[in-house]
Amino acid sequence: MTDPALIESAREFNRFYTNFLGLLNKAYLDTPFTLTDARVLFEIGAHDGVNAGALARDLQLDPAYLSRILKRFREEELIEARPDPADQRSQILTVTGKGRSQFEEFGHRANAQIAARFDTLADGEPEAAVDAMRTIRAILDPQAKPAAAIIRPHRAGDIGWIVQSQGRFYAEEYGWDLRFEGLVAEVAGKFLANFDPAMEYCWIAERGGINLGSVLITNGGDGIAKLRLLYVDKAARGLGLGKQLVDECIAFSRRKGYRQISLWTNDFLHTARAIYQKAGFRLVSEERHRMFGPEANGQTWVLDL
Amino acid sequence: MTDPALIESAREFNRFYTNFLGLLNKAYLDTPFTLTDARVLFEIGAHDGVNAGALARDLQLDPAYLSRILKRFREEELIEARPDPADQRSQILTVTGKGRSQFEEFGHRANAQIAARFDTLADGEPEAAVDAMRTIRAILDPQAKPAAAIIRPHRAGDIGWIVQSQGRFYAEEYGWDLRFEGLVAEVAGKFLANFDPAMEYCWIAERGGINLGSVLITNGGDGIAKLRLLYVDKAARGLGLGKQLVDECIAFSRRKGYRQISLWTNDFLHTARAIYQKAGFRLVSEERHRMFGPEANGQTWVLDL
DNA sequence: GCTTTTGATTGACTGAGTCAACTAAATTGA
DNA sequence: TCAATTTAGTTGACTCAGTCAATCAAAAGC
Repeated sequence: MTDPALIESAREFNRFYTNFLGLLNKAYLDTPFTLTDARVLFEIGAHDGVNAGALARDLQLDPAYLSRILKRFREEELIEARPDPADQRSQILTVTGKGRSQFEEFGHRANAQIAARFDTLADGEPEAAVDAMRTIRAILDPQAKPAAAIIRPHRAGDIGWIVQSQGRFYAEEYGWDLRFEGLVAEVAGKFLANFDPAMEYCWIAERGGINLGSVLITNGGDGIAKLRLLYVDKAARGLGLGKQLVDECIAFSRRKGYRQISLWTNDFLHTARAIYQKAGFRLVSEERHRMFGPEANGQTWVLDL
Repeated sequence: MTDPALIESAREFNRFYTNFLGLLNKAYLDTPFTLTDARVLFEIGAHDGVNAGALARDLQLDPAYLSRILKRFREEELIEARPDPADQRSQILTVTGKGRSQFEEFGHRANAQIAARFDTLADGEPEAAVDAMRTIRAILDPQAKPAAAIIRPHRAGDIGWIVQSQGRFYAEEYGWDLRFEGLVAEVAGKFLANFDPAMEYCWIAERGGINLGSVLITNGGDGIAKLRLLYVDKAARGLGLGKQLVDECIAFSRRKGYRQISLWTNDFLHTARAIYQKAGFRLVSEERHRMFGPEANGQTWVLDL
């Protein structure tokens, strides 16, 4: 559950931006086009060759309504439609020369409007605002998100992120108390304080600058590698990141000459358990505990390398 | 003249957010209210006692249209209108009990919608998005006033946040290596693991769900309170949060009967040093160290209570 | 080959939003 | 001071943006 204060802020912003966009969009009033018209023409101009279905989906428009708009645009010779050879029902929409100049006219108007607004701002403010806009879009627009997550070694702040995300996750999902976050912090802190790059490692899964997951291998002595703090953020579940992280651990441990990997987990973490099992780990012991409040089944798994 | 690339980005964002808001606002479809209705009711609910003119101006609505909406609301007994004694033409609008519960219903819906969207995001993304929203609003909305910062006890995730933000800050600003983050994690982890609510405390400065600063008091034994991990985020410097946090520590330590507060810091942290000095701390020892890479001057300060 | 699904269109409607004219109170100014 | 002007809000008359259901035709599924 997200912090209510965050949600309230988001709503405030939405109210503000609804007004703000309404103000901007008033500008279409002195053209024979509605905002919707402009959006449609813009979309066709920007993605030459779209079909009506995609347009309706992207702009959240009623197909019937869109159909009428397109018909009018065809009559006014702003666009041309030819049937898609691959699908005779569908049609490929392109702007005509006249349509393109109208499209560009919209562009100029919109540019001028924003430029006028930006010109009233202080030095650096436009840059800061646009930067923030890009941030929001990268987060909220699923299409703007770079598809690929990468796995990289840890750097400054990552260990803190691990503590924070695990602390939150176990508290929210399983009601574990703050002692758990404390344990994670201690484990992670010791890892950093005594970090031995020859035998230890931390992997962070990241997408577009946002951390999504983590795991670390610490030296348990006696040829045993300890796999710890495996975590995949809820936003990135199902992408196979957990498996990738565990695979990295196994490969690393083999390479470094460990003879066994050992890990401790809890039985309610089904996804994690499935990953361990599939990777060849076997359950060696199990004990009930109440270390962090609610009762849970702690499990130790090992993999012989 | 503003950079065209900035303007293009702003336009992209506006297009995206037009869609996004359109999507959110579809939700009003299964109520007998339109988006405009909801905005009007919201505005009256939020600013009890507005008059129609102000409403029309704020929401950019046609007075005629607004008049009809208000008439309907009066008929449905969602609002009440009584003439302004200072100006008999104007009328003061207030929500009735029924109106208020409808207003709250809108609030719940909007909250739930945003919460649902945020729940699909990665860890930290909602905070980042809201932070960016606030940035935009602060820049574009002349009448936006930043929410007040509050100071509260820690909860799940906060300790991780402390580790992360300090780890990042010292690495970026002073080139300290990861051993420092490790130390912070250990200190913070021990604090949680052995937390003694009677004699220890953690304060988090927060503004609208975003953490801005922290400090903690741990029991050093022998009647000495240890002030640790004082931090104020870049975005919140100059608001006096550092002083507030330290004041909390002093008041708490006095209340709990400590006879002295002791803290360790580094000489290059001028702002922090000024706060300690002003609060009455005195420098008792100083030593050169290279605990975290670059050479630095560690200092111990104490305050007798 | 039959049924179902999908892309697009048309008919029929409605109600959100607009524009102009109007009333009544407040303000202005010679 | 009182006629002229401005301001706050209302009403009449209208329109056109947007919706919903039905339909057609091509494609896909079984």
